[in-house]
Amino acid sequence: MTRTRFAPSPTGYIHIGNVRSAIYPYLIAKQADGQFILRIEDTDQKRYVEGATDLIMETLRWLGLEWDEGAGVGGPNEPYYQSERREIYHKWARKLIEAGRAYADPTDGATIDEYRKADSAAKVPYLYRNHRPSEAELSPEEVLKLWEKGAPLRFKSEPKDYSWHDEVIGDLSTGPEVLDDIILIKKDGLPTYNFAHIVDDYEMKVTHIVRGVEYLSSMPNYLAIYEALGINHPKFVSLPHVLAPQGNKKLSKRDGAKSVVDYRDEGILPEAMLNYLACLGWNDGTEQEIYSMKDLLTAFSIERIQNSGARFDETKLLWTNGIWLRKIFDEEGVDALYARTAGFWPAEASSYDVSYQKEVLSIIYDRLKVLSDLGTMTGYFFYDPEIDLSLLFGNKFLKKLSEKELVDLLTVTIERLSAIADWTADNLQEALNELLAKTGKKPAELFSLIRIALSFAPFSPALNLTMKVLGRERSLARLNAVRSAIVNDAA
RNA sequence: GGUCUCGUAGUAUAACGGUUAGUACAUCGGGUUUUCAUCCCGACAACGCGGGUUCGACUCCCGCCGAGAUCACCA
Repeated sequence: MTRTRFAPSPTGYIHIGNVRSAIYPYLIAKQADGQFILRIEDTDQKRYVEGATDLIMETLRWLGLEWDEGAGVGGPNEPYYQSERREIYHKWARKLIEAGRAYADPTDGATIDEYRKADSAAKVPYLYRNHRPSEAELSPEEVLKLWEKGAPLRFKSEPKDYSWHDEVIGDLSTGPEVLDDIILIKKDGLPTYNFAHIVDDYEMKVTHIVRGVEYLSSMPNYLAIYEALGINHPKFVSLPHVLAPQGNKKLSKRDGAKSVVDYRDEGILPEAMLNYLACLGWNDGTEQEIYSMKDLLTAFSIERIQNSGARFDETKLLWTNGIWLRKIFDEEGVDALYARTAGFWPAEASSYDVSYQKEVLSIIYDRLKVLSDLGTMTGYFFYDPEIDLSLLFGNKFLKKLSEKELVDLLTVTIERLSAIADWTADNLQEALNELLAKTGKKPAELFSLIRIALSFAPFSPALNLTMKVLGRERSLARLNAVRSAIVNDAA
């Protein structure tokens, strides 16, 4: 049975750089019909951020990464918050003490700093093992006693070679110089990540540890602990970093990495986010670019995860989002896309009914890159735009026409459009074609004039559709208003 | 500095000893009766360097260079 986990620290939001370590384990578990677990690693009380866990859960759910066990949903391995699992870690720690592989260390922080400085000055690699205190030789009973007094517990390392396999990076090995006496249980009684995750993954029967490559250098120490505990380790899946757009550093909050939910609030669809992120550093060998969750569940494979870092490219995310926007409209219809648009319309849209909003959406949707574009692109459908003649006169097609010509063009246009009995898109197009023939103007001239007069927006959908949706009364009123404005301007 | 990892166009990637080194985004140009977008067509653009192995290397080996990660009572 395949079991994977996402194990974040509740220190803030999930950003673009680390959400892949939730997506990939989810896919690994689900494509094998296994379980995906959410475990909260809150052993560092200093870094704990109120509300972070809720935000993490909200983000996962938004992306469609539902977990089978864990925080918020419970399960057979409760609790799923490490801060509540203290006794479990202590139980395993005692095993280590009894085996003579852990010792309580009364050395104070200042002394440790001195060791570090001295080694640095002597240009010797710092290893705590080289400064191991005499207490490390105490009997298990005495270690237990000292530990109960409040000293942190350290692993008693043994220098030796390690080699192991990483499902992404391949075969790896290191020499004895990287093993050290790392802290297992802190002075506050809570475990360090280094110890806690090993215990938890074992107890929760996790089969694949999916995490960033930054843990690679700690691997020998983890392997030593697995060995001392006498337990088998899961498979290791190390994910290369997501790099910031600039430079070669990994994407981090410090460099302004945005939260996943920020993108949601800007109008990125979860499908697009999942699609883009899944394909950042992974591909199935085909030339497919668009993957749904369903597609990913069949196409994904650990072996094809890239082993070099991948740069985050917001432009391609936007492109992916545009594809999904159109895909949802084309395949599922306007209702499906409309359901995603709540909160993105201009404020004035609220006084119009849903069917009108859907009409607007139907003619504008293929111009959207993000849903928040609705706010800037659809305003003139909900309120009369401010008449700005400089925009009209300054248009590259209209600037060669005199004001009189513009007025005359608007006059014949209004006349012809007024004569339309049935205000349909087809009849409107027919009228526009006739006007073109009658006035002898180029489409660029006549249509630019009408378009600007109707919208005063930098762009709009096809004219006949725009007028159809705006309706006869408003379309004609706006054309009249602009004609009057030009007449007044000329006077 | 020690240890470890990575290295195909601006970006993401394909190739698993033999191709004019493919695709997508971006950029530039063109087309579809106006704009913007969609759609279509086209262009530009890459194997970090040097040795080997081989009839033949992006692919295998070695060295170098470059980039990154990590050396916490953080995860």
